Amino acid sequence: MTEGTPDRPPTRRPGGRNARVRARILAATAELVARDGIAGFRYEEVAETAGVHKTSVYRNWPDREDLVVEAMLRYAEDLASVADTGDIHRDLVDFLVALAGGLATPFGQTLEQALLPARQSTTLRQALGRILEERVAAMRVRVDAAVERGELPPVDSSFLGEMVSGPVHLVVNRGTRPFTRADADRIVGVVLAGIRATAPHA
Amino acid sequence: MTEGTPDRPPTRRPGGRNARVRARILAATAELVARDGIAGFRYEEVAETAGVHKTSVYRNWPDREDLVVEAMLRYAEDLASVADTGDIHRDLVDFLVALAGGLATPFGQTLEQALLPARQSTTLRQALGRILEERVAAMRVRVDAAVERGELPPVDSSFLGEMVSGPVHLVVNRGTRPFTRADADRIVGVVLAGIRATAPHA
DNA sequence: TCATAAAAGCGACAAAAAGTTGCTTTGAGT
DNA sequence: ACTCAAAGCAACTTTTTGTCGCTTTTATGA
Repeated sequence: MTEGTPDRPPTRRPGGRNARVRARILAATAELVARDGIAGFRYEEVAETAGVHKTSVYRNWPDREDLVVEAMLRYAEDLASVADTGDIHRDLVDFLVALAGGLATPFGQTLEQALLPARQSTTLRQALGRILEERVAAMRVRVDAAVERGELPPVDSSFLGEMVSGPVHLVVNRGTRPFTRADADRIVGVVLAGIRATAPHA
Repeated sequence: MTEGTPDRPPTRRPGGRNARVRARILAATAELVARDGIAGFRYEEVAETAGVHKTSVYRNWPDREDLVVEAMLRYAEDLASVADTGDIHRDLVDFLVALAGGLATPFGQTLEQALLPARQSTTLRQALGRILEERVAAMRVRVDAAVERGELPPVDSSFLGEMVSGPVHLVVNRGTRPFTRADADRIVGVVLAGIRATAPHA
């Protein structure tokens, strides 16, 4: 046997066309998962929407979940981060408005579609966890800072996060009425007042 | 033409076997939709789970959505209604605990699975609306009564409902930690305190 | 600029699931 | 006990999924 070929790994080609094709596929995937769900979207329709051949989708992502995960991570970057005004009420309202806006986009809908299936899939769960955590972290910093400067009593910032964003998800997902800045303001007002009122009066 | 046969509609047979078959199919549907979603569950697996032949499913419900809707409505009856203790805090905590429990069942999961698709389907949207409304109505009565007897300031009871149940959905759907009575107590405490604090001080 | 080969396009598949149809069998209601 | 609505059954078509071998394009490195 002529052991001449040292079977080096094929040189990747991440540039140019490949990148273009992959980007188009991921965009199409986000769009279709948003509409039809993880179990519901069809590879062939992804290919058509992306203007790409079916085999290009299958060969890049033989696994359905991997495709969805990568599409989610790709667009997670676009998360609108809100400014730090130094006023926690204002910051939270901005955060909720941005959240509501984000949930309405294909990317946000894809996240929602991934939520329930994540119970059964480790990869989905991890990806989702990473994205949400990142999103929450920025707000956690602001809350802790507000506590630091005495604007709020000591508070579990993840609890506060759940309290304000829970109702947003509910309203947006139900989709029967638009979520306005007034809604956000009312929610934040009640939660902050409630936290101040129930704090241990040192 | 011998117009002898007045083509009367076939006499229905809602009793006995038919009822049994339909019940089994609806139960299997709820179970599988809970796991795999509306787009994901398979007719054949429904049939197997129900111990029934495939055609019995197709002929009873040629339409996928109709099947899901009927399964939802069937089990909506089992909604645990909570007692009226006359103490709004207690009532709300009980409500949230029952809600969290209900969301964990196959029926609750089916509702969640139907939430996003409801955007695109009128039938789903109507069924879902009817079920949720019913659930909220009982609590609305208690809230209004609490306002009436001065336990709470005048408050939009559907807003209050969103405030307390929003976080519950969030925690249960994320599924990373169990939802306890302590969680419910904390949520209701903050929301009620916040509402009292932000009320127009007459 | 040119040669190489990675990766896309293409069409033809096989396999699985979805959905349909005609007939036979069962059993609820009269 | 008879009847016929509805379930069981099997064979079928259609649609969707996923794979394969080959040709064409084109990014990359010499």
